[in-house]
Amino acid sequence: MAARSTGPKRAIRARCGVYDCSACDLYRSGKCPGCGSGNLRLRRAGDELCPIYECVRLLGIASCHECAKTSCALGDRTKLKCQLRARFGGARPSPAFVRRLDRARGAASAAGRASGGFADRLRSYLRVVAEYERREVPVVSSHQLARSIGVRASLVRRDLAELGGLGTPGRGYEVGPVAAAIREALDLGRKRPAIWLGVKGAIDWPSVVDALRAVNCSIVGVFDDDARGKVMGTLTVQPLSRAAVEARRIGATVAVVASERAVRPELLEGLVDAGVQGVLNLTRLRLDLPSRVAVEQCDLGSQILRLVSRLGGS
Amino acid sequence: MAARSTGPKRAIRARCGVYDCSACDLYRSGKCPGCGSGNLRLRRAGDELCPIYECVRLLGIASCHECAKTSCALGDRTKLKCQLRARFGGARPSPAFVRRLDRARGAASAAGRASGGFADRLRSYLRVVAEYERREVPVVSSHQLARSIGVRASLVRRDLAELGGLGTPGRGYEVGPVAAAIREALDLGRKRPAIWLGVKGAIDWPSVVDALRAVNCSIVGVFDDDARGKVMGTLTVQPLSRAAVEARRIGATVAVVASERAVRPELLEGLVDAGVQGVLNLTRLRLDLPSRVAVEQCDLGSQILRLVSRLGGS
DNA sequence: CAATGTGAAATTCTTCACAGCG
DNA sequence: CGCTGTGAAGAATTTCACATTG
Repeated sequence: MAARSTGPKRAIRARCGVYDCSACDLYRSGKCPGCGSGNLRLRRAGDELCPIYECVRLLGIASCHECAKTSCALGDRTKLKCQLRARFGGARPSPAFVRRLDRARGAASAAGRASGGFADRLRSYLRVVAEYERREVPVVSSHQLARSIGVRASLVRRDLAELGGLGTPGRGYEVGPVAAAIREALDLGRKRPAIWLGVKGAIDWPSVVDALRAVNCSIVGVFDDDARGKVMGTLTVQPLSRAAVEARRIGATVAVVASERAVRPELLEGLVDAGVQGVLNLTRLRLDLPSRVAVEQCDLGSQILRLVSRLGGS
Repeated sequence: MAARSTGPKRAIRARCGVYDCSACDLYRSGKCPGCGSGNLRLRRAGDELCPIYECVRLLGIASCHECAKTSCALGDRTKLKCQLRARFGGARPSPAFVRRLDRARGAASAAGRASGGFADRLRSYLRVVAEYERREVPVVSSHQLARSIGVRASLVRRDLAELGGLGTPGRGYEVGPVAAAIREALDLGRKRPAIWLGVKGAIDWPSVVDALRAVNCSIVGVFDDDARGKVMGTLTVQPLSRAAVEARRIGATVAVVASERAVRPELLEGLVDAGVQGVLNLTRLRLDLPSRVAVEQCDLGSQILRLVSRLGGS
């Protein structure tokens, strides 16, 4: 449990109570910033540093494993409470951040729109940061992010600062923690049972399931009157009339409307009553739902309109 | 050529130089507000009224057709220049409006986002107004619009006022002209040749063509290496390598990327060089294009992310 | 009475500029 | 030297309130 620096380019790996970061759920989830920058932040905040971190720094070694002493003055290190765990385990986004996100969400839910630029930017940041994560780049600067998504660096800093100080001056933002923080802010960790309404001609079902799983949506029911009994993956198609009942039973919060046959006012109303909070509408029909329900209209016509309305001049 | 009121509920029908509104392109395009409200606006602006309108109002008749006189003091009415035509034939959106829209567009193009709420609202207004148009409701109030899309009425008024005074106090907004004005502001009237890249398994080609046509996009080329020679509607699938050349030749400004096979950096770059300004990306792959090109990402994964990130709490 | 359109205020968002850290 | 975080300024957007109109 100490910082180990394995080269100038590698991120500092933290050991943290559990003796090995790769076994630490906090670190794996990206919430733990690691001993290095983590303790830095603790110090800045006036909090106590991690005694293990102080010790190994003092001894000039990289990790307890390199300590030659036969007994440790710190006692059983597994018993030590990690300040980082204690401090960064919880939620950090500032109240202002939450307000802003809520506002952005509200604005968005208004009209099938996706305004409230802030929420959109968060998704953009996440997209870019996730890419860095995949490539195992440990740190990204506000300028890089800004260039990638086409905004000013100052705006990126403003946005990310509110996530809870995940940046280090002179260095940049830790990729993992930032990704995790945005995911948490958008509540992507929450499991969202989804039901699928309408089985269109040919769907690449596995890729559909994948796409939904990426945001923690698992399809728990497929409904259609015309393809009754058909088997989609592990699920059997059921009649639409059972959709609401099943949605309630399973606690589905998301519905995907994939065919015009499924667009029936009573049916959708029933789903909303059953607890569905968001609907992804793949048909060109307009859904008329209470404004508390988020509807994403994404048929080809709407998309092309969105595109064209951005072209304009010349 | 005069106003004729055929009942309290019907909108005022205008006759305008061409003797019959249904033959007047200005009126059919929705740009002519009609003699009634049109002359009202002329009066307010201190301009001359239409002499024909004044005449029939004076005589208490509804139209020249009802005039008993054998010779008209106004002479050949077809020679009279209609003030409404002169005044409302051109563009009216205020400079402020144009600035705002440009800003919104710029913001949107930044990150595949669709921020700049204003442009989004315009689309929402258009959606609602088009619906009223279809149902032949002549007038809509800011409150109705506001309720439909979930914003304040005052905001609707601010937005629409900049379109050029299409509202009448105590009455509301003329549905046709508002729709036309928004369409013009978004430049939906412009013809946009589009090319289609990648032929996926099963497409309902006619409905695709329809969706694009609704925004004046006509597909002028289909490209794919694996389905070469296949016939889509009136077009024959050509090899992808010809896409850029053809795009330039035909002057395509929009491209739809429908299959991952078509996502090749050189290819897309070539298209941009050839003049493509907007790309609708139906694949899950990220397109890396210069920021002056508008890209709409609309695979299932992105859409579900957009939806889920709007759900959040509870 | 039921609407619009619009100054003016309020609010929110973005940018600038720079202190301070590594 | 490069980069973050943040006051303060600036800009844009939204709301309020009301004069005005039909």
